[in-house]
Amino acid sequence: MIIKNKNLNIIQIADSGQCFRMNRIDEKKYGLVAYDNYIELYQIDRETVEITCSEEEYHQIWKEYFDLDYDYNSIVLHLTNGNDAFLKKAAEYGEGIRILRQEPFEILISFIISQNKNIPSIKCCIERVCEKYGEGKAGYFTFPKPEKLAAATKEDLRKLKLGYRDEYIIKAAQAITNGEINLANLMKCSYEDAAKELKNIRGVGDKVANCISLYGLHHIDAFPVDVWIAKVLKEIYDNRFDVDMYKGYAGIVQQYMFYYMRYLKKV
DNA sequence: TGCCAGGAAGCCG
DNA sequence: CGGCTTCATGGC
Repeated sequence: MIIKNKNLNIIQIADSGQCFRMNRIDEKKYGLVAYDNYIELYQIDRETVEITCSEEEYHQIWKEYFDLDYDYNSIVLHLTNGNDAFLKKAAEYGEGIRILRQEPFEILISFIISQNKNIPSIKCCIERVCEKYGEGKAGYFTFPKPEKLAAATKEDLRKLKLGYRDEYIIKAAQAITNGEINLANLMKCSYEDAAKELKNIRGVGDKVANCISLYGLHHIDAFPVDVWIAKVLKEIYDNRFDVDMYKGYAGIVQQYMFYYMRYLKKV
């Protein structure tokens, strides 16, 4: 299955810190587990990606997962033609990034795990959780269902090296299974209301609530501020960045910032 | 060894 | 409210 899109670069997406189960196979080839399925993605050229799935599965799952009906090009153009020099370069550099529509529960748990960890370490923890509580398929494990994690004990999770986050995970999963939190409903309301509700979960503060809103509930207005974005806001904007200028797509702007700043600091 | 990582909670003033 | 500490773990 071949996809043509000017703003779909799986290498950039895999390295954008929003998904933790998209892993490099070789330079232009990635494996991805999501929605109980496994696919491989190959970046053929700048605007062409090959996915190892049927056309039917593509329309059923992956077209929506990669948010391919949304026009990222107009946002990139708007930023590259704008008068913000940093965003101009950031959007240019990360033009192939998209905000994925990932499974809300997976994102809830993943970003609880993410706190005070680096990305490789987060991936490692999530993989261990999947191996222990997910369903074993041909060569991979699915992300566990809420019931599985809700029934886990703190001692079991301790063995997975999640640190103090173990009880956060169990309680979050229980909040889902007992209906205290309804992620589908939070997808329909405003991002402010969703974030506020999510912060009632122990271990979910402002940053993680924004990440869940953005990556799990697809509230693209959400603007998570982690250590990297904080660096951008301080070093580039002297803490005077006006997020309201980007209403309706601030989360996408945030993603370009994150990806570009990490690149600048790496090299 | 000390410091940092897509932080949050508890406590203090 | 803003600032400080602690939390568990791995990598450099």
